[in-house]
Amino acid sequence: MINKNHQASNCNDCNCKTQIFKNLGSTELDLINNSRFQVDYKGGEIIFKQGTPSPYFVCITSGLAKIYIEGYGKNLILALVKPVDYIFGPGIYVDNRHYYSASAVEDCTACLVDASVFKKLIRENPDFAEDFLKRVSLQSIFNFEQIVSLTQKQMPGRIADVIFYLSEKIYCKNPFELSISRQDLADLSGMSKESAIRILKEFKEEGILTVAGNKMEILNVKQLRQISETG
Amino acid sequence: MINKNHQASNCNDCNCKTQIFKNLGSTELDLINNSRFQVDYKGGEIIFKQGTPSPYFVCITSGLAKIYIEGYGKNLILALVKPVDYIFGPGIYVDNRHYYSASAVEDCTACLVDASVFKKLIRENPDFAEDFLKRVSLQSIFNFEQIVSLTQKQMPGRIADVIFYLSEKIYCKNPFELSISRQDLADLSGMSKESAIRILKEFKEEGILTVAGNKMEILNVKQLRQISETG
DNA sequence: TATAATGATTGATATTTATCAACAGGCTGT
DNA sequence: ACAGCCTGTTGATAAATATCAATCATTATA
Repeated sequence: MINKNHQASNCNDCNCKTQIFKNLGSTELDLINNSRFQVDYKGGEIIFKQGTPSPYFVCITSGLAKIYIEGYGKNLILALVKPVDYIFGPGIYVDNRHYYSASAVEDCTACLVDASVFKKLIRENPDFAEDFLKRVSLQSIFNFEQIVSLTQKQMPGRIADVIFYLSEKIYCKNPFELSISRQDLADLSGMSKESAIRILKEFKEEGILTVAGNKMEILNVKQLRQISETG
Repeated sequence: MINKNHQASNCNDCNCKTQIFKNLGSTELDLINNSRFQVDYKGGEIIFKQGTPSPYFVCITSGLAKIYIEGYGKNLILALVKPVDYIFGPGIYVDNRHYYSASAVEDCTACLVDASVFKKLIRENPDFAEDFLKRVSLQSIFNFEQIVSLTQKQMPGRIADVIFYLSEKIYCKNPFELSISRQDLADLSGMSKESAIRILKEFKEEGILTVAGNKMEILNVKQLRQISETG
């Protein structure tokens, strides 16, 4: 099921280099390259499970993954992860456990890199460390926005937020094709699948967007923004 | 209102030194000492407001503060902060803005240290940086637990979580005296003040705890734990 | 092709939670 | 002592949301 291609290509040729590893020199990239291996996941496959040990960090190089907390009967999706970004759980600096699960939404390719190598680079390269801190901070800010959306907005506002997230941050276009299920939509907005579907239907009836299967288009951005803001 | 005592004492004599600054040498502590000033806040006073620039980080040396997001009509308390801990918002590594507000719950003393000094120390001292990353990670894990509690548990489970938080993490004893209001209790558990009061009443009627004004005692820890876990 | 399995949708209903209104008790300042 | 103003408390009601059950659509499988 999982196809491991150890050292299939080189980090120096990878577009990770210019994005998340822009502060690393070629010696440092070699260090990563030598400790990494590449894995392909099919849509739906689990990348790692909450609670398991976490010996490496995961860089998504193609496809789309989700990270989610398995809660009390239902899941909460914390974020979707697309290329080129890495999944670096807080457990690495605490107890080497995963605090959330990750799975492939679309077919995915990931590079797994030994966490100790990553931590070594953080210690030795202040620019890399600072960039990492910035990413962690952005993640944290996103989590704050999410927690406010989920706890203080009603369902229409939450769905509006998720639609903007998908359109602006994940698929990055406006008529876009959903690769996530309705259940995922519900798990992103903290409600039941049925409620999520109903809100979509209302938006459709009010002419705010069109939904046809997995095709979605926002027709009235301004009104959707207003729904997001009034909660 | 705010009483500034610049350089009232020395960082080398402060118990911050052994806790959050344990990895700093005396030269580095001097650096912090020289850029810091101490402020006293009365209960209820605002330490900083969400959205304002954030030129320093705040170390709470006495009293109790809360950090909270001002959302849509109501507040969400992210955490209570007691000595010796620091409030270090994610904005420092992003755009130098505060992403949440902080205010004194009890009378508070805080030391404000220039953020650039902090960032300099992070760059130059890998042990300090790693300890900081560990603290950020723990914070992040706490946020995840909180987001799950708030989005997936019903009111009794959420109140149970808050009571454990207060008893185990903040006041650190079992018959404890609440220094926060019922509204704060509600803002910690993401519900209306009336609902929070009602749940407390139910717990009292079931013999799980006693509440008399601000005195609270957990009588049946096991049952309260169960309520927390079943949601 | 027929058939099962899965995901999406809809309606009816029950549950959870917020809101509104009223009131009590304890402070404050006069 | 009294009025005014908080915070806390309670009850009645309304709104938001989940759950359950049934149906439809689509895809996978024998």
